[in-house]
Amino acid sequence: MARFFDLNPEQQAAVKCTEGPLLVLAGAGTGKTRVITMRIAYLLHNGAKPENILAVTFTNKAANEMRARVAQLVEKVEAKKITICTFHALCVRILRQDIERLGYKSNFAIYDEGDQLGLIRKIIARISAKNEKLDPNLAKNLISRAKNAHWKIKEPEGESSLPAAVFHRYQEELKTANAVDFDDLLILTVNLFENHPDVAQKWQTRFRYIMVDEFQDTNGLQLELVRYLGGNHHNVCVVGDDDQSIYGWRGAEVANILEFEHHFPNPEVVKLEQNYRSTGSILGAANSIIRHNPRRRPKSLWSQNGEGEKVTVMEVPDDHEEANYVISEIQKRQQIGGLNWSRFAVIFRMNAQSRLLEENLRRLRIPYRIIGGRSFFERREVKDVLAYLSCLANPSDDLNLLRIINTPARGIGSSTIELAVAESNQHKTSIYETLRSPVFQEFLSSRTKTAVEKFAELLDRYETELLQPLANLSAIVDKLLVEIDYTGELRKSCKTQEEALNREENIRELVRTLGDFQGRSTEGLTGFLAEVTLDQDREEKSEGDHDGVTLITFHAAKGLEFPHVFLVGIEEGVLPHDRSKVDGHLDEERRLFYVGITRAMESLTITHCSSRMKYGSASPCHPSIFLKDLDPVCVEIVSYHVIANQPASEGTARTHFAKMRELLG
DNA sequence: CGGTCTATAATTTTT
DNA sequence: TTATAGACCG
Repeated sequence: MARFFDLNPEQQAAVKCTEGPLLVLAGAGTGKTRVITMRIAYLLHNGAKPENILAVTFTNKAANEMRARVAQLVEKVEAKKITICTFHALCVRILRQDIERLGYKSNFAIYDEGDQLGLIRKIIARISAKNEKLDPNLAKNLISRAKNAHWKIKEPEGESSLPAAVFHRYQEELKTANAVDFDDLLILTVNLFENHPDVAQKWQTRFRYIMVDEFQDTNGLQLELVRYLGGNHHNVCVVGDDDQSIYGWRGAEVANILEFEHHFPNPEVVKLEQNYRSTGSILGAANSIIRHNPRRRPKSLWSQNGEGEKVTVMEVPDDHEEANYVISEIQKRQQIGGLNWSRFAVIFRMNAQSRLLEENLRRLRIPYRIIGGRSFFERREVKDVLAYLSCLANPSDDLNLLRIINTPARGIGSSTIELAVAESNQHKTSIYETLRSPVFQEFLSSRTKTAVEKFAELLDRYETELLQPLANLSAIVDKLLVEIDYTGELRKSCKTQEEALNREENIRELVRTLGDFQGRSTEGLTGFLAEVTLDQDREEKSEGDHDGVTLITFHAAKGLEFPHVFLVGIEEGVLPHDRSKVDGHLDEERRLFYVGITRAMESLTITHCSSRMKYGSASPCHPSIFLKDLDPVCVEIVSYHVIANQPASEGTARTHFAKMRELLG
């Protein structure tokens, strides 16, 4: 345990507290992950069995990182037996074992938000009257909110309103498709524990020691889950920072961390306030902002890193000038310091703000990477192939079956499909079963009948093949794609050959991923599909490791750090965003600002515009009200005109040339 | 059915 | 400004 003594006293206290509830309030950059991983090592050192340890995170990225760091601290064999995963992955594991008690089959499919939306759209189209309109996205949010508010899965009150009817129907169709959505994973697990105490007990005994990361982001159901899992032994350690709760709009309850004592009485409470990331000026600025929030656990970050340079705040004329200034400032600093581009990040409230920044970066040929954006798994061809796989893994999956039933075209037209849908609704059977039923086939012309039979036979044949114990999944999928001539379909549907080749490559990539999966897991096709929907942003690993300036939203920046950070567009209407004020969610916007500030290690520059292009026309902007709260001691307000009209100062130029010489010689 | 046109709206997005 | 959904027409 050599490294235990590298921890500061508070961190040590958190690590050593292994029995009973423990709340670790870990401010930004205070070594949170270090404490969790060290605590796991400490538990093992003190005789805990690795299989009894559970660490839950929110993202796969966090889980992977934690796994890697634990692996450095403990024996490999032991590390493998520790459960480190996301809430959702944990629920999948639990449900695969016992979901049959709730009337689902264990090969259930998981619908991501795209699938969800598709299903909702389908339902709205079918059941709404002509004069009724319902935005599918709105319906999706309503459904999610309803589920999280513990409506549970039962008849909603009255069928009169359209949203209620859609909700009801949605849940019904999910169940016949043997599918669950992200919310269901949590709800069903809680239901399972509630109604089947033996199952609850099995897992309570299994996980003697529980750790939850980013606890401020848990929602009601996740708390409920933790309460069940820790219900007997109360060895529950939660780590988080209420000041960094920025996902309230997605259902996260800050109250969970603010009222932790309420759920797990008499916890040990440890505050981590020593920051190892930022300079004093940056922390001073951060403290002065967050202090103004009501309803929080008071904390004050400090560090031994010295004051450092002051935080720069600058007003710029407009968003064009802002982007231009920020990017040239980055270029200047990069040259002077001979730094990697990856040491710089520009953080903004809305993705739309990245455009001007990108333009400037491209103009100056500076490499950059944007975090976020279209996922690999949202591309049409990838979804098509995944739809085939979903149908083979779970033939009741109507939504995915409809996606591929005539892709590529095989003579099953819309009237036939409509008939099949109506028929399956009437008999409450899946479309797959309907297609195979002789009664249904009697309705069809002989030509269509042949097409339907052939399609059903295709699915049957590949399903059987994939179920063989030693089946080589990726080889079989390759064979299937050749048989249906999906490549031919791509060539036909793409405008340019380049696009077709690109899409073909995407499919090869997907099949490769499947092969990789089979190489390291025994969970087969169902497991692969679950992993793919629960971990959608893997592509970054392949492309995203080059040096470049990071462009990122405040939300996505949580948990990251950069030596030099620029916060842009810190104006009323942007941060805080206009849409957040009406709801009275100002606190969360302030936390967002706080999160942005605390990403910076060495330097922080904040800009706001006097005018900004909004929806095509220039509109005047006022500095964010948050800027008033910045402690003047930490801040230097810089005039844009002085900077913009000033040629490089002699001092700067000299350093510059010195650096150049150094680089050359 | 698919392509083009027009009206409308406009955060953030861990799984 | 720009993206997207629905309408509309060949």
